[in-house]
Amino acid sequence: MSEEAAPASPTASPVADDKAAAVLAGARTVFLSHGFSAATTDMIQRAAGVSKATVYARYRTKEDLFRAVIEAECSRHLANVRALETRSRTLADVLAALGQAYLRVVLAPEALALFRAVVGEAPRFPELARHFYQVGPNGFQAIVAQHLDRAAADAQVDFSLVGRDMAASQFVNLVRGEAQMQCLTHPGSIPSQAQCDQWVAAAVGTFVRAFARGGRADL
Amino acid sequence: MSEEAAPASPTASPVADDKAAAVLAGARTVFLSHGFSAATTDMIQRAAGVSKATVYARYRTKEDLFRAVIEAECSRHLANVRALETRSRTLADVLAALGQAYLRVVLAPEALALFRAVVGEAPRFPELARHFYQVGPNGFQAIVAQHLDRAAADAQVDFSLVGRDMAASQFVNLVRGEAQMQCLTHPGSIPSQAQCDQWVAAAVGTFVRAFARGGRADL
DNA sequence: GTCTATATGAAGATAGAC
DNA sequence: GTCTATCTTCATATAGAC
Repeated sequence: MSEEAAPASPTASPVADDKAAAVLAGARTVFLSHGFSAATTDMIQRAAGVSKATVYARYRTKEDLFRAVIEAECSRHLANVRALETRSRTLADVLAALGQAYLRVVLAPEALALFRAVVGEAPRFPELARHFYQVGPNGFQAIVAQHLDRAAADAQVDFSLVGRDMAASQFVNLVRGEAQMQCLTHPGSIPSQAQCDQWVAAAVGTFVRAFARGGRADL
Repeated sequence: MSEEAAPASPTASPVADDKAAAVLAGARTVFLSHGFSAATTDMIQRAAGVSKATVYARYRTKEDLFRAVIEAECSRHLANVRALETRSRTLADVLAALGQAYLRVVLAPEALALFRAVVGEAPRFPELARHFYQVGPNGFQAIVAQHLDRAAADAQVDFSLVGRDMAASQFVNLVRGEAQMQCLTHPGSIPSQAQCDQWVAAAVGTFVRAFARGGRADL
């Protein structure tokens, strides 16, 4: 009876799960390449290597499929953001390491494609856009805020002027701002590593100089 | 012969120009509301109050019409950015005035819609995206840079650490970053004036503290 | 130049065999 | 559950009268 040990779930079968994964993978490719409206179910069907009926057996509409893809991508994105860690000791080194890692995540082609799809379709899928904000920009800001707390506890810096959260937000935007804007408006051309290093170093320098306690700029 | 003074242009007639303007206005409304792919020529035709043939008499394809709309919107946007001026004397006051005005421009519903359309369709219309970058983010950065030059000449501030252009870019992103990201991911909800004031004040404070010469933070 | 009517193709979604 | 074949709707673009 070894072959009888099927899962209890009504829709679960080995082949069905494979097909479902193929559909999601194909839809991911197509939606991230073309956005929602320009993507067609024909393209998805072909990319997934299944028939159109199989797509509609799993997802009632194209909208549902788009939601599933974007939610999955947000989860991946969140995992990437959460994985950002550092063992550096000084605040400047911590921020530099976080900034470098964050730029790698944000400037990755799939992340830029996700941003395009989410922001471009935000009026039609507002809940997806809000979710993206939480796991992406706001998620990174929360990580930065934790590190700022530690540094403030050590009296290295003082955020009382604007508040810890505003300070964290400012660092995030110093790091991401120009880099992301250039990538979004210059599709295909990716910034060099040296360019990224320069953005991060400048962001860390400006941030630390602005908040260093007693004028010390070398934290 | 007063009625004979028609322009030499082969397509120019009063009624034709009116129709052309109506087409462009209708296309503007539709494209900014729905983006390129989700917009239909039927919607444009209805919004313009003309027939479909009139649309195609003026613009060969839907792509051409989209390009015309986005180019026109970029011109409006550039005019709005160029109109940003201030007579304030201290650098902090200048930056605060510029920042406030820039946020008003950038967070306007039409500007957000333009951003969505341009960035969402950037892979298909890369030249429009690059043009937008020039007139929008980069245009404002150039204005900021001019004011930074004056302040540096007065020895109020010192940008030698990162360079004037990088400093200007940092200010732009301190002002715009969080505000624009929130608006893009939370369609419909507009930040309060108090919220905008807080963003700008924090940006100016952080920027000036980072670059003030000799620790003076009250420029 | 502009309109009404339409050609032509492709989109999203389903029916029925296996 | 999956596929082939198809239905229906709607898209872009054009033809021909005025």
